[in-house]
Amino acid sequence: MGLTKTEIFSEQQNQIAVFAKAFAHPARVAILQHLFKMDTCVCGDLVIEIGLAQPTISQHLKELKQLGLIKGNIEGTSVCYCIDQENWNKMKKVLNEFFDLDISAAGNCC
Amino acid sequence: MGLTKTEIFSEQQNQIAVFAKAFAHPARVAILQHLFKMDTCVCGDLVIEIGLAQPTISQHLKELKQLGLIKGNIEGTSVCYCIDQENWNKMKKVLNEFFDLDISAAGNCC
DNA sequence: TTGTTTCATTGCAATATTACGATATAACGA
DNA sequence: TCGTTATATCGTAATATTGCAATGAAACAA
Repeated sequence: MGLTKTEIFSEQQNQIAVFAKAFAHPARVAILQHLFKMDTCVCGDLVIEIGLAQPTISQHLKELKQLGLIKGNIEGTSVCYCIDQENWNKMKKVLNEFFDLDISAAGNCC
Repeated sequence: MGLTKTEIFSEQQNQIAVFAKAFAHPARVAILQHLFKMDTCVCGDLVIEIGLAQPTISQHLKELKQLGLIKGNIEGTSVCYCIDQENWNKMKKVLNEFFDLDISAAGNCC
């Protein structure tokens, strides 16, 4: 069916999945890394930097923006993107709570 | 085209994306959470616990296993799954290095 | 105004993912 | 052996994702 049954999962489980989806493509990872690397905001040189077509980059940026992980400011003809620090930290908290589930509780039968 | 151009990204970027894909579906998040919650390994009661059809759960387990995040042991007619602690920690390290990129370096133009 | 630059949107094709019914397989108990 | 139980695999349908050419829109410069 290709349709995820979100309704049978908890809000937390769905939130983890939605955040993880942001990083589930190397282009979006590359975009975010580049936004971190630049100490000032970047615009469309992501297209040159990454090597995908402009509409493709624009689409990935849109997804990251909708998730709230990045912000965009119009500056003349170009658009300046950067990390949304508040939401980035929120995402980190949600995912790390999941990652840090106590491994010692996991049995040793395998 | 639906085909990710993995060849234009670094190995690290692809690895982050591959790991993130593991958590990009709430069913897999639920499976992993359940494996953590049980202090002993679990088998196919994941099907009852989660509420998806048995083939669907089996498919998700296969993906997690191929990634190395879980291990499976045959025990009679049932199969016992549990977290692969070593690879889980490896995954955590890779993703946290990415999450902890210095936010202070990100400009404040947005 | 006209052309240029920069980015977003649209439309489409190709591939990937999700889900499940049907079926296979393998171990066990009677 | 035969039936049962537990899980995996196959096949298929539906939806999602990725990528780009073509086009649109908005700001600027001449």
